Amino acid sequence: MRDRPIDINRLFHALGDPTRRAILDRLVERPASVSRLAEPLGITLTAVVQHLQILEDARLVHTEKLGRVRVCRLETAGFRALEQWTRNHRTAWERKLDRFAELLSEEDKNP
Amino acid sequence: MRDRPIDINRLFHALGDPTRRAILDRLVERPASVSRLAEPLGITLTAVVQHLQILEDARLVHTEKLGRVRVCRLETAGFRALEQWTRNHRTAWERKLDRFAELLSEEDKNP
DNA sequence: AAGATACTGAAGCAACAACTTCAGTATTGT
DNA sequence: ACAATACTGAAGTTGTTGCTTCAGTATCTT
Repeated sequence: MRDRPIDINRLFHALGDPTRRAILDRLVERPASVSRLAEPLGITLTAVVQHLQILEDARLVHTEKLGRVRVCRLETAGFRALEQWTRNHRTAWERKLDRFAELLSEEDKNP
Repeated sequence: MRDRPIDINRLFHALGDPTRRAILDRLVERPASVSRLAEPLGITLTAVVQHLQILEDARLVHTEKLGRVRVCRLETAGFRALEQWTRNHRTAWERKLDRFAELLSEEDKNP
């Protein structure tokens, strides 16, 4: 379960929620416990844990239990997968843009 | 409504669905009508239109009605917004990675 | 003009998402 | 040992998604 390949659906889903992006922004600063993360969010601990599960699934966060505290840190795999996806699609997207530019300029010639 | 700034929530939400990503992949090849898009998807026209609405909201697709046909094309604004977001977060992410590398090597020194 | 085509709009429905509450279970501090 | 802390798990609620059906309305085509 730990090294499942990253599911792009889960990744986009994870990133689509503002609370989860807030958690990520928080973790960019430093690792934090669940309750510390919960503090500024105005939601219950339970809800935060649920968000964390989704972020872990997307490999954007890694957590580990130390004593009674669950320490949460950023994981890079998810973010790298996003960059990879974006890069892969960029080339196709660009090709298409070039093609349309062509079509357009041909239309200009033969209106 | 046309030039609303792009909402990152809508953007990620739009990209989080495989049917919608399939539509985008299709439109990278060439513009298409709603019914042409529907053909390989195995869902109703109505469902496709609903997906298109979400893609338009995210500025990933632009559609325009010509006669009785709605022609759908890729729009770049959404994709560019995604790249922008990724770029913006990359720097923060990198800073953090450096910091953790530091912390880690300090731990190595004082265990 | 009449039929075929290409959507459009409203309504409904099952599954899922983001919460909550409440009742635990470990760990830690005194 | 005992209380406080830091979660954990199950269950329930409310709203949103991704679909459907069905009944239109334009716009071709012949």
